Amino acid sequence: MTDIFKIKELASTPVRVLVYEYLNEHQKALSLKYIESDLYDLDRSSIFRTLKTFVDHKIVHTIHDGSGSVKYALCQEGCNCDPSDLHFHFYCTTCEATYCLLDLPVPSVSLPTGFVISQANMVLSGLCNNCNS
Amino acid sequence: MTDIFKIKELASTPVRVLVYEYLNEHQKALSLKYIESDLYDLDRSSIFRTLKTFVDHKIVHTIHDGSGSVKYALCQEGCNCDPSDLHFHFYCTTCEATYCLLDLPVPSVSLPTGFVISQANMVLSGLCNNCNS
DNA sequence: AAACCAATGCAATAAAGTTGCACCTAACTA
DNA sequence: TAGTTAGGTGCAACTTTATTGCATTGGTTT
Ligand SMILES: [Mn+2]
Ligand SMILES: [Mn+2]
Ligand SMILES: [Zn+2]
Ligand SMILES: [Zn+2]
Repeated sequence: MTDIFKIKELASTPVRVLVYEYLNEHQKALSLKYIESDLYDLDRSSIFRTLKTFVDHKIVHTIHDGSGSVKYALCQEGCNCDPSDLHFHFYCTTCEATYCLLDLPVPSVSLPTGFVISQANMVLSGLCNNCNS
Repeated sequence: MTDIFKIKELASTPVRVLVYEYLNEHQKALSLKYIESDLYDLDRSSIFRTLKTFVDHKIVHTIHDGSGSVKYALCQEGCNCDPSDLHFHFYCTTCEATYCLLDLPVPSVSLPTGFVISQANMVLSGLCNNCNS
């Protein structure tokens, strides 16, 4: 199940397992605050450092959606967090959910001379299907 | 010069003129902190509220580049801040500058059913031409 | 068993963003 | 013109989010 830690060469610990499973169950991009409120018996800084470790090991990617807090979502298998591995996101301004639009890859753009890209943060926002009455 | 305020139906005030001219001179996306440090005789909250007013009146747009602080940049003439009016941005992780890539418009994407887009925040990051030695 | 090292929890702190309130100023009214 | 009003501004306090220092824990290695 969570042999993801073997693959990513990372020690399996209680907090890491819980945070990983939590993200895996939800399949959405979640904020630290949100995760913390559900995994209330874990400490905030432990979750924070766990997420940071996950980012370093390319287990999760971050999304800056303008909501004021960083969102975290599990990477797809084989993701290297290069722009070509990444995708658009959608932030709903009503329910504040952030979705990974896995079907929408980041397009390759031609940058001005001398610019070298290493990351991408693509966020569309508006109303999601649940909130669009 | 700054008849922009007439166009946007907004009172011309000392702080607004200074902030507008400052953004206009720099032609980059700047953070509140950065602006504040240069316009040091102005109060932070006055600049903050001015920027907020500018956003409301579509004089500036915001960029969430993952740097930890919101960046503000002047809109192009006729901009309505719809996704179709907006463009990609580039954040340099070395000099922390954020550029408006005016030549790169936001592509129109086909969203899942029920999703309605109203905003876009497209940020590529890496090294800019100055920092790419 | 002792030493070791990373992970964790707790508490403090930093950084960014935001707000309440008093004062000022410039436009409007009488 | 003098009085009134509304919005703009500055100051200070505060909220929220992110981050760090440090002591403790717990499993692994000698
Ligand atoms: Mn995603
Ligand atoms: Mn821009
Ligand atoms: Zn929604
Ligand atoms: Zn640079």
